[in-house]
Amino acid sequence: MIDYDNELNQEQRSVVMEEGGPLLVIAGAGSGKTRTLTYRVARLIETGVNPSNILLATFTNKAANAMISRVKVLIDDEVAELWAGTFHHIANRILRSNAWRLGYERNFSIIDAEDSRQMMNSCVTETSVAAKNESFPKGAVLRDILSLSVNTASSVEEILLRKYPFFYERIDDIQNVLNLYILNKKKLQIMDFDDLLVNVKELFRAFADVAAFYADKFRHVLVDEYQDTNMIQADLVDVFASRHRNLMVVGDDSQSIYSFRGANFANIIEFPQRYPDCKIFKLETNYRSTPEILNLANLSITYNERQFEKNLRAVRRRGIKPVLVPTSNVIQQANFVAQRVIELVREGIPLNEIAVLYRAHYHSMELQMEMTRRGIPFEIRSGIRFFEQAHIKDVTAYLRIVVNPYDEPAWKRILGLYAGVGKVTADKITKYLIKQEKPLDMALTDAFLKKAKKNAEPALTELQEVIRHLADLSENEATPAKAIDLVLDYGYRAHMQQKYTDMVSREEDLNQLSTFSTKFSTIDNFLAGLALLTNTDTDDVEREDFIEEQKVVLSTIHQAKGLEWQVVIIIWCAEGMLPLERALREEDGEEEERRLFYVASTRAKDQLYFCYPLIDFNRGMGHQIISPSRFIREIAPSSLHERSRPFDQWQVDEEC
DNA sequence: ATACGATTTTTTTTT
DNA sequence: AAAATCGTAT
Repeated sequence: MIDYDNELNQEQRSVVMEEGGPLLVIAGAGSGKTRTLTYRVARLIETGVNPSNILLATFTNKAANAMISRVKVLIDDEVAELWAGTFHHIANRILRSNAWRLGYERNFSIIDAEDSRQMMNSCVTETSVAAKNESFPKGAVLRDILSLSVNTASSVEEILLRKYPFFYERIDDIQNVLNLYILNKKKLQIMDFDDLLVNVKELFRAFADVAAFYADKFRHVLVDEYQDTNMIQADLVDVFASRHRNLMVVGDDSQSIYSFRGANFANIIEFPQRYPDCKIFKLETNYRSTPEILNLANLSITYNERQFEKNLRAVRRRGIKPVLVPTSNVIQQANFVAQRVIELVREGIPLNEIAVLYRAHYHSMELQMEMTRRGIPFEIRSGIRFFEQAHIKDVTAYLRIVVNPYDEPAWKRILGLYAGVGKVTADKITKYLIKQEKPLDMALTDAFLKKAKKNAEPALTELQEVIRHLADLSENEATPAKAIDLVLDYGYRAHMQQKYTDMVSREEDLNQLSTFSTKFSTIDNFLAGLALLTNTDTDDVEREDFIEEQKVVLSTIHQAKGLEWQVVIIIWCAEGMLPLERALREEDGEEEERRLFYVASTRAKDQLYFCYPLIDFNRGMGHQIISPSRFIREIAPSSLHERSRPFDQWQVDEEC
C-alpha cells in the first residue's frame, strides 16, 4: 500500500486523489510535479484502472522512463501496457499499425532535421526556382517555414509575413517547393518529425472509427509539460480524451520556452476556456531552492504580463544570496567560472552538483577551452547530438535502406561515402535506384556499377558486397547489432581510418550504438526508436558500462529544463545574449526570454551566480561594451539600496 | 563536368 | 564542429 499521507503534501495529495474529469495542474518550479504525476498514475492503477487504458505524454523519453520505473516501484508490478512517451513516440506507435490507411507502408522511414533539409534542397534544385542572382531560402529555412506553418496551424503566407518578410515576394516558388517536398516524402515512404503528428491528426479526421478506438482505450490521459505543447498536440490530446474526459494536464506557464518550434502558450492559458468544467490545482510549495534564490526568480517573473497568478513559497532554510559577477571580458568570465568551480569542490561540493548554463551553444566556447586547460572534467549537453554525428548517421543509413529501400536521403549518404562518387553522381544513382521496383536487387547488378564513372567501380563493388551481406542477414534473424557489425567489417571501419583522426573514439561510439541496439528486437524498431530519441535520453546509452565519473555539466538553458543542481552558474547574462537579440524580434519574445531566465535561475538549489563580461571582442565589430541583462537590471533598480537587492555583487581580481 | 581538398563562415533554443 | 564556398586536379 502506498502511504499517500506521508509521502505527499496537501496540494499534491488533492491532485493525486482526484477522481477524474478535466484537471489543470499549475505546477511551479521544484514543487514536486513529477512526483505528483507518478503517484497519480500509481493511484489510478491501484484503484483498478488497467495500465493499458492510461496514456502519459511527456516531453522527453527520459522523463517517461523515469516516471514508469518509479510507478513500478510504487505499485510493485509491471506496467508494460501503459502508454508513455513523447507525442512523437506515441504518434509513431499509432502510425505503425494504422498508417496503411493513409497510403503508407508499415516500414516508413523517419528522417531527422538534416535529411529533411537536404531533401528540401533537392526539391529546390528540382523545381529550378532558385535563379542565380536572386536570393531564395535555403533548405533549413524552408523546413522551418513548413514546420511552423504545420505546427501553428497558420498558412505559409502568414509565416512568411511574420518571420521571413524578405522572402515574401517568392511565395509562389516557395509554395511549389514545399508541395514537392510533401509529395516526395509520401512517395518515398518517408515521414519527418512533423508528419508523425500531422498524420495522426489526419488519421483521426479521416477515420472516425480509429479516433474512437483510441478515445475509448484511453480512460485516463495525463500530459506533462503542457505549456510546451503545440496546436496539433493539443488537438490530439483533445481527441484522446474526448470519450472519457479524464484529462489531466500539468505544466507551468512560467516555464514555457519552446515557442520557436511552435509551442502554443495559449494552450495552457486558455485551458479553462476549452474545458469550462475543469478543476484547477496549484502546486506552490518549492522544495528545491533557498528562499533567496526563489525570491529572485519570483521577482523576475512578475515582469511578465500573461500568466497564471501563483505564489511559490520556499520551505528550505535561509541560504546565501545569489551573486552577480561582472568580469572584464569573456576570458575573465571563463576564468572566474573555472576558478569558482575549483573553490566549490574544495568546499566539498561534488562536481556533478555544479552546472553552467547559457542561452546558446556557442556561448560556452571559451569556457570549454578554459576547463580543458585546467583539467576540470566536464560534460557538454549541447551542440551536436550523439545520434546526429556523421559516423552514426552513416552506419544507420545502411540499415535504413534495408528496411525501406526507397529511403532517398539514406542512399545519397551511403553512395557519397565511396571514392569516386561525389554529390552529382550520388544524386544521379539514387534517383535511378528509387525508380526501380526493387532498388536493393538492382544495386547488386552490373548495370548499377556502370552508372558511375569507371574509377568508382572498385569502391562500388565494395558497396555491393555490404548490401549482399545485409540482404542475406535480413532473411535470417536480422538483429540491428549484427547489421552494424557487418557494415563495420565490410568497409566502414576502413573508411573511418582514412577519414577521421579520432577514429578510435568514433568506433567506440559505434560499439555503444551496437550495445544499445540490443534493446530492440528488429532493425525496424531500432531505427524508429533512434529517430525519436533526444540527446538527454542518451545519457545512459553513451556510457552504460563506464563508471560514472563526476563532471561539471555545461548545458543550454533549454536542455536544463526539469533538472537541478546545488550550484548553478549562468554565463553571458548580457543584453543581446540573454535575452538573445534575435529572439527579441519575435512576437512576445521578451516574455519568453524572461521565462528562460526564470527556468535557469530555478534550477539552483543552494547557490546561484550570474556572470557577464563588460567587454566583448568579435571579428566583425571589434571591441564592444556590453550591458548587463535587462533581467538583472529590472530586479535591482539603481535606486534600490544594495541591502534590499535580491543579489550581491562581486568584484573579480584580474589575477585568477 | 565532376570530385575533392582547402578555406571561410557560421551558430537559438529541439521533438 | 559542420556547412558553405572556392579553387584545383582529374
